[in-house]
Amino acid sequence: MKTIDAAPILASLAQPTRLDIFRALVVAGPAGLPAGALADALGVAPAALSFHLKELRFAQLVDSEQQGRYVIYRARFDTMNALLSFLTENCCAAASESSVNAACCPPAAQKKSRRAS
Amino acid sequence: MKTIDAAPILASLAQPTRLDIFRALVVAGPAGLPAGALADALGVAPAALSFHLKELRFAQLVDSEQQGRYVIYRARFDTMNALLSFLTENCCAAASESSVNAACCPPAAQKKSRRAS
DNA sequence: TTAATATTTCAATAACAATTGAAATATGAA
DNA sequence: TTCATATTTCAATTGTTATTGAAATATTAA
Repeated sequence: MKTIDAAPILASLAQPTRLDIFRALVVAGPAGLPAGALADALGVAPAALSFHLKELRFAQLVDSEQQGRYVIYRARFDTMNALLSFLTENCCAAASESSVNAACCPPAAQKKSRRAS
Repeated sequence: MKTIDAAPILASLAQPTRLDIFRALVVAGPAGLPAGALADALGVAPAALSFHLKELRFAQLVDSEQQGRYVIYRARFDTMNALLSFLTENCCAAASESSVNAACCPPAAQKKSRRAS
């Protein structure tokens, strides 16, 4: 992933309602949630919800499937993982230098540090 | 961290120039970089750079220190780590359900999966 | 078919974000 | 002090994003 790909994904998460929507879908897992359930859970007007879901879909953070008269939305873990990888790409080496055992370091790179007390 | 805290941090990363600035500072590590070096490296006009650095500082993703006539900027790993933790909070359980060995899972939760070929 | 529910689209408005060039401020060097 | 370099601020402009209510579309139930 490159900056130019990551920026719109970040932008689509950078809005409180959308971030809540995405997180609710992450918690819902593979089963996903119908649009209406999200609207109820988050107290968002239908038109606004639809607008935000469209943004998230465009960013490939969610996908949707029509099921009867409901539209089921699901979080796209593949996209989120790619984004997280991008964000943590150069983080570990630098964090190590400043003696931070960073959450951004992949497991293999975790320093065998003095245990936190 | 909560949605309302994370959204402005994400917003400040959700702009290609700022994302590049932040990444350059991550790579630079604890030594940081003067504003001018960033301007040169990224080809950004001084006023624009200053605007973006201000946004990043407001989001607590960077801090700055005057050194002679230069202003040195540094990435704030603490903020980035808090953001990454927030983003991965509910990711692992859900990702596991969908048989994704997610980058978003903390080490302890990584599934003992069939090795990738 | 008609009515009810779920979701999306549309148009209008309001708020916000990014870029520009010029001017201001701050520091260090001559 | 005067000049040069580094950075920030300002005002104007432009473009983008979010919210609203109303209307349109799609599916199911009566």
